[in-house]
Amino acid sequence: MNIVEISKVLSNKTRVEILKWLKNPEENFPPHQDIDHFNDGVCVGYIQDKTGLSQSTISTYLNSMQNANLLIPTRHGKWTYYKRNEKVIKAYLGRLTKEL
Amino acid sequence: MNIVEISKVLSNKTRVEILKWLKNPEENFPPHQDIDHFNDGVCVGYIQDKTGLSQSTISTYLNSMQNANLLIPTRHGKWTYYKRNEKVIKAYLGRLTKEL
DNA sequence: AAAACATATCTACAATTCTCGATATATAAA
DNA sequence: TTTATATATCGAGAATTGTAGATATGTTTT
Repeated sequence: MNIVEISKVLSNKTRVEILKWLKNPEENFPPHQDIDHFNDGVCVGYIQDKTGLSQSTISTYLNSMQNANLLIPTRHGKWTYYKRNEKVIKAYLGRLTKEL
Repeated sequence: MNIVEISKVLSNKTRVEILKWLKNPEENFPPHQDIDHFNDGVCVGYIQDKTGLSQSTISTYLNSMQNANLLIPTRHGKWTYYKRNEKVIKAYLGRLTKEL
């Protein structure tokens, strides 16, 4: 858990929004056709549609968030689903609150 | 209080350390000769010495932290003292904890 | 096996940040 | 009122980030 690396992720509006959206996938994304739940999160395409940015940009963003351990990817067939890593998010908030 | 702007400040190790040092000026800095307390914080020179970075770089850092409302400057003669803006820091942590 | 599709990676350029030395400004000291 | 000191601002080059299109990879369907 790296405070500076996670803060870098949070220093971009779109990435902060992605994190927020993923708190309530049912409210923020259409239902998946192949999987009828959001247990593993949301596929890249839905996130991309919602941001309006290019596919490669979103993929890069999600990758950086995964590198900071904020997101957990799961592959289902040709889709990759991303969900929040609540443990790390909580740890980050805890350390910030304690140390800052 | 702008989450993205404050996160930008926190996305740099030196700036995070400055914020932490300013929690306990007595422990982290030598006593001031002209003012025998830290009510208004710490002067730029002491902060610069501690970081080892150039004067202009530190001045720029402090300015960006002030712009994000994380620090409050006070001029005493030819010195500028900077102290933490606890209100904003608390508000930031509160919003992050609630929204993230 | 070929075509179609979702995502990841590569390449590149624009924008921003990092960092410094030089210079300007404000204040205090001589 | 000249000089010294502390800090701020300017200008610039290096490094990093933002963002996109093109291409590669992996998976499913035909």
